[in-house]
Formats: sequence, structure tokens, C-alpha cells
Amino acid sequence: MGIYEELVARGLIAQVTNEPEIRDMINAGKATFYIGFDCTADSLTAGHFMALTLMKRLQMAGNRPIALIGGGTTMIGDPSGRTDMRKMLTKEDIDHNAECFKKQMSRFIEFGEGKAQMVNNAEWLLNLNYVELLREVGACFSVNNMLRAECYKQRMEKGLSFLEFNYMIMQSYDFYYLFRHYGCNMQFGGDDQWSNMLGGTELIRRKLGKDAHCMTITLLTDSQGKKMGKTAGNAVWLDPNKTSPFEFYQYWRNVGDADVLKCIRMLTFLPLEQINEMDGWEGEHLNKAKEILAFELTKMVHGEAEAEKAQNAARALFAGGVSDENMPTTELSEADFTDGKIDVITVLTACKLAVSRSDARKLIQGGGITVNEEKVTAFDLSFTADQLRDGLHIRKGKKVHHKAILKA
RNA sequence: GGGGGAAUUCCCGAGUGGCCAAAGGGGACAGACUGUAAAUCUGCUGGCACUGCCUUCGGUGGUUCGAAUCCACCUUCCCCCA
Repeated sequence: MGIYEELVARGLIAQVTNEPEIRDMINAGKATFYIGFDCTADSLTAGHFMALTLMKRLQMAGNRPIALIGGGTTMIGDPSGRTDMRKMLTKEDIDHNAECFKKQMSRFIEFGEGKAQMVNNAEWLLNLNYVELLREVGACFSVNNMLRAECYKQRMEKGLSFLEFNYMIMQSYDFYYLFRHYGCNMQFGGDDQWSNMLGGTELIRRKLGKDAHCMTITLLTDSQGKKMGKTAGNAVWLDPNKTSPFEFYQYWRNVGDADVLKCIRMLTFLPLEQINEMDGWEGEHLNKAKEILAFELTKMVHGEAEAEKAQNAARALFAGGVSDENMPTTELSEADFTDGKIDVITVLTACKLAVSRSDARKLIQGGGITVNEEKVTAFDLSFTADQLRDGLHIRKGKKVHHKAILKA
């Protein structure tokens, strides 16, 4: 089975421009492909993770990946999949974000001579001259066609600025540029990028009379059709300082039954035979599959040691036993105490388990707080410095565990 | 360039002088049930020194005993005409 067949079997491929040609090309390891990353935040997210694994898979099959950092395109903002205009980022923000991306990716994909490459489109986009660009590239685009593109259609209702309208042109120009300077003959991206990507092949065909290819990755959505990799509207980050390995593990450990196998298939590197075996698992047994998923992904992103730690912590916590070894911890100081005591509400806010004192009160009222395995029922419950020295095991709801300890 | 309309809390969206910390829905969080799942039901969703007080309805000023609500100017967006 070639790499193309494997990608299909894993459900990773959404659309391709020319199936036979692409299949032959990547199976033979002849593709030089790029994936663009918009640097709107200072860390990659679980959403980018799939693109990274894809680069890795293709690299393993002998193809050459180019990771394109969107230092230039981020200045414009992609309107795809959005109903409102993106916040404009300053150049400094973008540079900083691009730097962070670079670090994270380097840890994950093999870069270097003859291996993967990393480029930043700020390099060529920021120096473009408006009139020249219009003459050279603008002439190749039909506004009529652009307006028919799905990504703009939705925005026709809500309004689309000229700035954002140009995103497709910039992205197409990227592909054109990479085609000429890096021999890049294929572009990968999320399925929401399809029209932007086609713009690139179109441009290459018109300017150079040559064929380039595109292939989109299935968007990872849950059984309700929502994009995965987000909790409460917040992304699940790859940066351990933004999403701890434990939280990262827990995110995948908690995916819905209907989504486990899909995630394992698409995101992990486990052999397909093994995955197909798991496909028959049902009910409670699926919990085992969720553990595998969570462990595998945490291992890839944070390393085996962190994955073990997260798994052990999770097992200990949920099997009823209390192991505070890998629990998130907040250190309190003497200054937090009044008359040698500290009350629950203060502890909760100090540990950031509650956003405000009111919030803490409401949590207690709703019976959501447990300290050292005892449900807190009174607001005025307080603890002595001695109790804090041993550490308090605080639980918010079923899944959030936290330790508060007095700094020695 | 001309005309019309809009901006409300995390999001959508009601509210057109006091009864408004502001309906309803979604989401989030918590409780029950469970398998750390889903579905369902319940509670909760600005802050604080919590029967009370303070801040919030795009911004700045004004009218009024009292403004999310009325007026003026500004900002941003939408629609129609060019």
C-alpha cells in the first residue's frame, strides 16, 4: 500500500485536483509540497497538529515538505470560514508569532539539508509593488470567479473588505513563487482552503503553462460537526505553557465515543491493522481506545516521559486514588493569610479555579468544590497555615484537580 | 457622493424614560445519572464588604429628579442609489 492509499484509508484526504497524478507523485516520493500556517497566535494548536502529522507522513514517504509561515499573509487575514473580519495584528506580533511557530515545528518535523524547509512569505510578499502586482498577477484573476468561491460567498452577506478579498491573491502568489523558486508542485491545506489553493494552480497555469496540484485535508470535526481542538472556544495549544501536557492528554481522553476511532486513524501513527481491530470495541471498552489516543498524541507532542506522567496522573485521579504528583499546583505565601488563616474562597481564586470571588461562591453553592475529599458547603470554611503546609487537594467538578500548598 | 438602517452582557438576540444587572436561545461552568463518553433533567452565568452597594448596553458630551431607551457630535458596520 502506498502512502496515498494510506492517507485515503485514514480518511485524511478531502479533495484533490488530479487523483491519478497526485497518487503516482507522492507514492514515488516526487512531491515537493507546502502547507501554509497563518501566525495569528503565539503557539500552534491541535488544529495545526494534523497538518504537521501529514507533513511527517509524506516526508516519511520521501516527499519534501515546505512549511510556509504566513508572516506576510497574516498581515491581511484569511476570511475563509469566518463571518467577521479578523483582528488586525501588528507587524511585531506577527514576527513574534512566526518565531514561536518555528520553534515548535522544528521540534516536530525534520528540517535541514534535503529535508523539510521552512520559509516565510513575508520575505517576498512585503516587498511587492502594487502596480506591478496588479499587472503581473491581478490580470490573471477573474473577480466573477472569485466571488463564486465558497469562502467569499458567506461573507457577501456580512461584508467583506477589499483587504481580505486579496487574501486569495496573496496565497496564490505564494504557490506561484514557491513553484518557481523551490520547485514546489503541490499544496496541502485544510479543506476550507480549497478555493484559495485552486487560485494558485490557476495562476501557475496561466503564467507558466504548467500544472501544479492541490490536496486538502479533511477538517477534523466531532460528531456534531464542530471543529475539534477547542475547548470553550479556546484552542488546545501545543505549547506546554499554554496547555499543560496533562490538559492536552485530558482533552483527547475525553473525546466522544463517536469520534475516537476517527481521531486515532487521522492523528496517530499506529498501523492501520491495529486500528481496525479497535474498530470493533464498544461501550466501556472504548475507554481503552481513548487512553491510547490520548497517550499517543501526548507522546508525539510532549514526549514519552510527559505522556507517561499525564497518563499516570489521570489514572490515579480517576481511579479514585489521590496522587498529587503531577497535579497542577499553586503556591501560596504567608501574605495570603489573615490571622493565620485563609478561607476557601480566597484559595479558589488564588488557584484560578474561580475567576472571581462571586464565581467561587457560586461553585460552592452548586456543590462543585471538594477539598481533601470533603464537599465544601460553607463559604466561611477556612484553613490554617499548618493545613496548607501539607497541601490541599482541591477538586472542582469531577475533572479539575488542583493542589494548593504553602510555600516553605 | 446621496439616502436609509444598525451597534446591548461570552455569542445570537429582546428591550424605545423608572418595574433593568437587562427577556429568550446558544455556549460555558456546576449538580444528578454514567464509562473521565453521549443523551437527558436541574442549577448557574458582571463585580464586591452579597436582604445592600458599585460598574456595564459602540465613544464623547447634553436633556431629565431619573437614560440601554431622548438629543448632538464622533467611530465602525450593513442596505439602497451613483
